[in-house]
Amino acid sequence: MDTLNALTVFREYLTQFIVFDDAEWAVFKDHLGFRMLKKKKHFAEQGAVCNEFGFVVKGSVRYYYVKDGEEITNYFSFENELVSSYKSFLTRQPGFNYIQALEDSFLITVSYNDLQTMLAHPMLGYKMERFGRLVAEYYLICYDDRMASFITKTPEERYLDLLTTGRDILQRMPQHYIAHFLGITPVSLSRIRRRILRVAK
Amino acid sequence: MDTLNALTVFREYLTQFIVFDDAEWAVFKDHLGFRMLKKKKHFAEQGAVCNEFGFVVKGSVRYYYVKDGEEITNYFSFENELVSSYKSFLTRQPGFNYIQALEDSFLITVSYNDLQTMLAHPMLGYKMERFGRLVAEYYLICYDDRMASFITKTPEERYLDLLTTGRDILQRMPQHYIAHFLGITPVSLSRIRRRILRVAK
DNA sequence: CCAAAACGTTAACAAAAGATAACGAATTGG
DNA sequence: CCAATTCGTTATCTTTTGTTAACGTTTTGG
Repeated sequence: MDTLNALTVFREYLTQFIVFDDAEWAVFKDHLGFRMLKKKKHFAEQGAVCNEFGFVVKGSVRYYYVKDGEEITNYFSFENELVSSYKSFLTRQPGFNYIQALEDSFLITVSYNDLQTMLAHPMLGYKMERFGRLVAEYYLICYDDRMASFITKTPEERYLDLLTTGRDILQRMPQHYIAHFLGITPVSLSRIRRRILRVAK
Repeated sequence: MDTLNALTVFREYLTQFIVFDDAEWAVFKDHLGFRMLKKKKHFAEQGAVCNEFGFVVKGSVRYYYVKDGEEITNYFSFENELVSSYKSFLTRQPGFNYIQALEDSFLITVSYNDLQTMLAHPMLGYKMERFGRLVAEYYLICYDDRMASFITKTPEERYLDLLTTGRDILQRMPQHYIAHFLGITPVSLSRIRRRILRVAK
């Protein structure tokens, strides 16, 4: 996909938060970057400050921590979703997690500095603040739902939920990543799948 | 505490996000409400749209779900913290959780309508958008940390973390609420505490 | 002040999950 | 294309957690 199409897709995505008129878009557009991310390459790394947020035009990424030398995947982003090590990006402190492309991916990026410039821009400032608020609120709600599922549901229930709402994750992610995403080990997920199959028959 | 003092405390709290000059504050102030919440009374209820967010001047609240007839506490707010059923407040849809005062509490409140009025206010709009963004970002980071602890840590590790960072929760909340907050049952937390005591000796 | 309810601990047992290892199947990366 | 790695499942064993119930203590609310 060429950058022109990518921009069109991104602008369309943004309308759920904010609608830029052509003059505003012209300015906004100039602050965007494009980034090809080869499979297994990192968008963010532990110990480094994350200087960009991205929009996934094509491909997918996983977020993971390393604990006791082991990788623990805790999230994914696919096409038409944003991606960033949010805490690091927002606080300007080194992040704790990695973000890695799982396929050759293409992203539109906004650097922290460009974002600040736009937030302070006479023409764009108000809308950018609003955009930032609405995006943050959107993700706040996502986190809220996910926390609720950890507090009120068993791993098996979370997996059953995923069966109805997580098509992308189920179809495009290996099972051991999904296991950690659900808060359990791959072996345990394998057993849960068998339990469910037995009941289903 | 009288409302005048409460306003001073709230204004001071807000400075971590936004600083209002006196003219702005005069307008902002007019959109605030005050609410005494007797112990065990609810600030938000399952099935009802949450029409306000609050600032806890005095007291404390717990957030809980009801699952299979059982109450599952998943969060707390204390003095100098905000409180709301955020998803319901932001989406205008009925909420899934209850918020209940655990002591006689005093809150400053902002209704959804007043917030919208201020967001559209010529003088206040920009700062209010910014305020909203920064608050949402702040809570996003809180959720991010909490999710990470559920994905990467055991219940025992989460309890040990709480021992160093959760003074208010440990000292002011009954143990069975804390257990659910950690994602386990009260019986299990009791065992974890015993394990830790045995090791400590 | 007192009866009722709520709370924290412990025990006993069942269920689930973690750790480790083994195995074939699938994927991968030259 | 093939050797090496990764992946998903299964088995075994251990640890942890859930469930239920009992108990004494504390708190609560008339």
